[in-house]
Amino acid sequence: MRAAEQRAKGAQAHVDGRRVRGDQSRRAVLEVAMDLASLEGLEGLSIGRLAAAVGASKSGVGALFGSKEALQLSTVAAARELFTRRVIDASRGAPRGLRRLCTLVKLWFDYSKGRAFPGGCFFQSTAVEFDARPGAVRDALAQALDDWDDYLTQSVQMAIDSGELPGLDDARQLAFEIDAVFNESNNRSLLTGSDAPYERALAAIEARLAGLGADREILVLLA
Amino acid sequence: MRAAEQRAKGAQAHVDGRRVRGDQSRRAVLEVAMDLASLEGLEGLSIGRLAAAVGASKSGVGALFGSKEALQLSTVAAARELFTRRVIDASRGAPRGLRRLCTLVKLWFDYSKGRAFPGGCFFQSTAVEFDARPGAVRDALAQALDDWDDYLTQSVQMAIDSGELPGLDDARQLAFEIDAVFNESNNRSLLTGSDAPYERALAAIEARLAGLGADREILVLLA
DNA sequence: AAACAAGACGGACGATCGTCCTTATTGATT
DNA sequence: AATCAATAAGGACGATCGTCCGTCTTGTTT
Repeated sequence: MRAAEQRAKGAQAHVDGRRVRGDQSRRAVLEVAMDLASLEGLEGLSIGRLAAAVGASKSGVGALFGSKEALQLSTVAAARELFTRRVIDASRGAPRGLRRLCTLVKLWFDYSKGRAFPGGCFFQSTAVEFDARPGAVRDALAQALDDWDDYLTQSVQMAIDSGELPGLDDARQLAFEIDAVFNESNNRSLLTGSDAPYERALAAIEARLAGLGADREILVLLA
Repeated sequence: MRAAEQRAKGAQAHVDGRRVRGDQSRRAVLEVAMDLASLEGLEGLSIGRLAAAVGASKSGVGALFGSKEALQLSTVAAARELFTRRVIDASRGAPRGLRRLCTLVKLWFDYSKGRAFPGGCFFQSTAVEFDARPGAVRDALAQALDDWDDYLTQSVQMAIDSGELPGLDDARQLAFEIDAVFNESNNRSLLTGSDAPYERALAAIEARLAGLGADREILVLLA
């Protein structure tokens, strides 16, 4: 019993107990921080304006995270959670294989087109910003991108394994190409203010999958 | 004679005459500005550090361009010139059609892999930074991207017109897909520090062109 | 020769940045 | 009940930002 209590409150628990109030504040701040960062970048995100936007004091927000870098890292973690919920978790309802892959593609378009972040895909904006800035933030973003690439590759691989993409043998190659048109459509749409790039990206993926022998009855899940 | 003199010094000439010295200074500053902007963004580019990097005074550099936005616009213009020289002009030596398209692709990879800008493709970095920031800088970047897309589309169209891509009818669609894997390889390479993404992008383009009926003898120009 | 325009600098301005220190309050632990 | 830790705000710090003001120099124009 004593051991169980010890485990239950180890390292995290007693801190979380005290931080219930603070965690709500942090969550509220991070909600705004994600939006601001997608619009102006993680470096352009300033503690002062963030505090003003959330109706708190600058020193209060600063103390909640300790440093700007810690705030940036927390913002990245929060964005990962949102992306995972909206895209990855939401795709788990579909049956494994090509159906789930097509569902994943559609969910990504919904995520980007629906502006889950007002400045477009959070990771596209911030990864490009930090790709030449060594540090913990860059590492966290690179890890997020890597994990996403792995997940996308794995989703393609499951479609291969179930024989639904007979023309394909390199899952990571297709994942690369899908992610490429994802990001291109995201960027072009933001810059031109049009949804047309998304149609181009969808057409590219649809044609590519059809060329690999995918069942056309399943590809309708993309639209 | 008087008329010829008038033409020779109209609007530009008498200014250029006085600005010979200043233009050299501007050119020197812009060379450094392009590099800094590709690394830290056009907004992260500060007049003070730019002046320090070029060995001039802050007020001197500021006066050369008038305002930060004017400096940013000049930097974009300089980057366009460099890109045009290294990629577009350099491809004009190849015969029109598929050969020139393949040469253009190879030159783009050289441009990105060779880090003509230390922070990777200048326009990828800055367009993503400004895609949600209304203003003259965003407009200039959008125009640059648009012009590039038009040129790439036109290059594809010439290959179609000469019957070298019998399987294709929508030139802009292929241009979209090519630019997508361009940017994806640029970003992924910067973030992972590897050249592998460029091989993925090259493989994607090669397979796509081959699938459209392109002559394999010509596709070797890609490598 | 005189007048002028533009480069280049030192210096200062108000604003904003991230950080730190102090203080009061409040919830959790002993 | 008493001690402690964390939230939260106020305020100040040094640094840096973009911009502007004189001032000197220099090359061009009239």
